[in-house]
Amino acid sequence: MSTSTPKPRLVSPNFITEIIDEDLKAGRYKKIVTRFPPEPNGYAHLGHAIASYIDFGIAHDYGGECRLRMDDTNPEAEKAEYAEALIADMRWLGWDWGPRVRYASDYFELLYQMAERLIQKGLAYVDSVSPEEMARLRGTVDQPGIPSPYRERSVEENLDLFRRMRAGEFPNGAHVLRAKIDLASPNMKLRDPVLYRIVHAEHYRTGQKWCIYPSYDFAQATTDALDGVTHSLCSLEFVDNRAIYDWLMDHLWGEPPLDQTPRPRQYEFGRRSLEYTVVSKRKLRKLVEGGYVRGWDDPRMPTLAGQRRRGVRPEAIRRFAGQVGISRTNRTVDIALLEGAIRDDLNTTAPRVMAVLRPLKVVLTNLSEPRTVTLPYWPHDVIRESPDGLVPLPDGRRVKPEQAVRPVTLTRELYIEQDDFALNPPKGFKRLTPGGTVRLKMAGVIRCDGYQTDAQGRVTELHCTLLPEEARAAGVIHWVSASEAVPAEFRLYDRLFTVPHPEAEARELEDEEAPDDHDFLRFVNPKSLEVVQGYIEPSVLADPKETRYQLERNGYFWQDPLDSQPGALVFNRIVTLKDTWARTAQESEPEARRAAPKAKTTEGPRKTQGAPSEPPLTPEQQARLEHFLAQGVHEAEARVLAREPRLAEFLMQAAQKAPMALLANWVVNDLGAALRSGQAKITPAGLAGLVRLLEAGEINTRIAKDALAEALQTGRDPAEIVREKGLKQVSDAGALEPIVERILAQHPDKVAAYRAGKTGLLGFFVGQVMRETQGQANPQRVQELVRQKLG
RNA sequence: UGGGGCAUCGUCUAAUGGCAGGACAACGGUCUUUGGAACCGUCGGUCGUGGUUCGAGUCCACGUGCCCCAGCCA
Repeated sequence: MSTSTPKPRLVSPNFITEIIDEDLKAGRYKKIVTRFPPEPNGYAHLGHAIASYIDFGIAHDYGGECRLRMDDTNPEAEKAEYAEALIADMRWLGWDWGPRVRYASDYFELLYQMAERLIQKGLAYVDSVSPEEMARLRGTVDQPGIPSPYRERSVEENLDLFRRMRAGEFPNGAHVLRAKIDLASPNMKLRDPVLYRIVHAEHYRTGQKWCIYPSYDFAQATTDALDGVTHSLCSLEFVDNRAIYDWLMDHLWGEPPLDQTPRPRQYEFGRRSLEYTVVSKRKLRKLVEGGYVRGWDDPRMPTLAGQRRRGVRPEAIRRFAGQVGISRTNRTVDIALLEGAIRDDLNTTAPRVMAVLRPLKVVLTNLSEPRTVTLPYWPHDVIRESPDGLVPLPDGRRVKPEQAVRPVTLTRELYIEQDDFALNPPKGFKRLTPGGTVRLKMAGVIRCDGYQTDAQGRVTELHCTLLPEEARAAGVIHWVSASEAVPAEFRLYDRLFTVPHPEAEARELEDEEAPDDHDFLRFVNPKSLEVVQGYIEPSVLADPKETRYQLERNGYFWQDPLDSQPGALVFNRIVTLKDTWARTAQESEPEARRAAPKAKTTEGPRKTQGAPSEPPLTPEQQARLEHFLAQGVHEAEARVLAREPRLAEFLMQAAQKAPMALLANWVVNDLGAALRSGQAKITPAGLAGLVRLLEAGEINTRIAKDALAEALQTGRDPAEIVREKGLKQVSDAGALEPIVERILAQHPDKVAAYRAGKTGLLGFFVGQVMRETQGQANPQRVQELVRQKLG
């Protein structure tokens, strides 16, 4: 076995890895460093798991490093307990953050010095207005802010005040340090954000040493830089904060203490939430405090502590996180993805044993002596697919399949599941029925000869005969010996909420009735926990307590780490097995259909009806519109030009050297964005020259667009670019035909598909020819040729 | 409301302007001493309307919808 095989990628390619690839190619960074910065103010949940997967996974994939950093800049919210739990959860997930955990609080002295540096540069000031006043002065989204009377304090005064803030001379709220950026900015975040505030509180790490604390924005950028972070990844709600991040780095990076580190950049990704649950800390707290669950580690909770107690393995969480994609949109992930990841993980790691959860007594009337059978822990397919041919025992030892067995005793009295017997079987029922036969897993076929019922007519006991081995059976069911099996409690967990999007549903309700922040609690699933008393085969008593089992046909289980005791076993169901029978059985019941969930109402009508209406033009714009129309410009372009003087001006200049109608298309459709942003490096004459080439048929649009793109970047004359590269349109059939033929010959399968009716392939063939000719072929001519050849 | 972000199968996610692909789910089948797993197959999508182009999910315009920002929280 070669050890040089590359470690598999954790993160599939996405917009962030694209950025990193380019940064690496351009030599901007030698090594990729990311960071995962939770605030220790609560327990980690699946959202943290996904975010950490991105941070640690990307660092892993690029052979870089990821720091684990406690973002502990708010002493009032944070606790050592949370920090420890967070670290334990991250360790449980298996992440490697090197020799030490980082803490923002470790950098308080350095951060303080950088803040002083900003003051000295005249870029920060101590403001002394009240919080209410500051909010008022900040303005609103459509009202610019007003400078605080303290905004123009001298450097000396600011320094003096800031030092006295640190020294503890002022009460909470008396002063703050603010960055002097732009009070009129349309980005509210830039209206002189707070850098430091006074908080007289005990910090769980620094105690009473500090009474001023850096804000998120200040701490994030500076500690990233101090930690050598290159790519600072966070979620989408911080997009607006990036401007502060960059502003701070513009003024602090490159000089001590940030003269030895790469300049970090922030990139944002979309959050992922999960169906049938909530992940906001506030809402999770309500579930705990309202008694809807038994605690932060309740197995129904999406916290990592809850998932861990439920029995989910970290491997499953990672598998799940890896399957969830990264994009720039907030998204809600299908719960089936999580469940599927857990099942996939457990399928090959959880030995099979039998347990009966809802027992129905069976008497084997013709079995006089107990019979002990040896049962394999693993089904044939897991054994077959084992890479080394070995399979694990419950204690973890890997052994040959024939050794991975345990004894199970068949006795005169057994238990089977109540559901595995039916007096009136539905269609397709493959279990026991009166007079019918079924196979007891690995123990023989039985026939039901009779049954007893109680006063309500419920079946209480079956009388069965053990048949010869070769007897036919309707199906296979699991069982346990009534005398040998161990009683146990089974906790069956279901989804925490009855609807996939409890928060969205609650928001809808608010509109109709009185708004209530607790509305999401209405959707808590009253049946999210069902407790049943059953029996499990005695072999489990000898296994390690943390063994995860597949209880055959019942799902994956393990013992509750807290509540399960030697004399009183308690098993948590980690996840059910996929149960296609339950679905079909339910569908055949008309009553079930009536109770089926109604169509989703949470998603408002997304499709629009009615034609879009253009905003009305001012008289001036109307005049311009008519002017352009008169010049032969198409209406769609003319309308844009009428509203945008900048584009119109450019067009007027270019029109001195080329036909206006043609130019208008280019100005509006291809140059619009660049012209508006003022980034366009092309001249009107340059565009006109290009359009003339196009009009003369010397080049095609493909060549023109490519040249234009390059001209926009470099500021060179596009016609010059065309000339230099020797590009010109090839329309000559004699030249084109051999290329077309070659392309068709190279793709016989596509040709067949095209002839079979997949006409979309026409574009593929044209594209291939265009590539072959570096864009010089006349695409219309090529299209004709392809059509002609393919008949 | 000013600014910003975003919109592709039921869900998540791909597609230098050139074959709308993959995964999960669902459905059907094969196999199976688990109605599990595995294997094979099927179904199904570019928010809308225009425009540019030989060709648009991708570029342009106008709409629509969702999310974020007016904490001395993060």
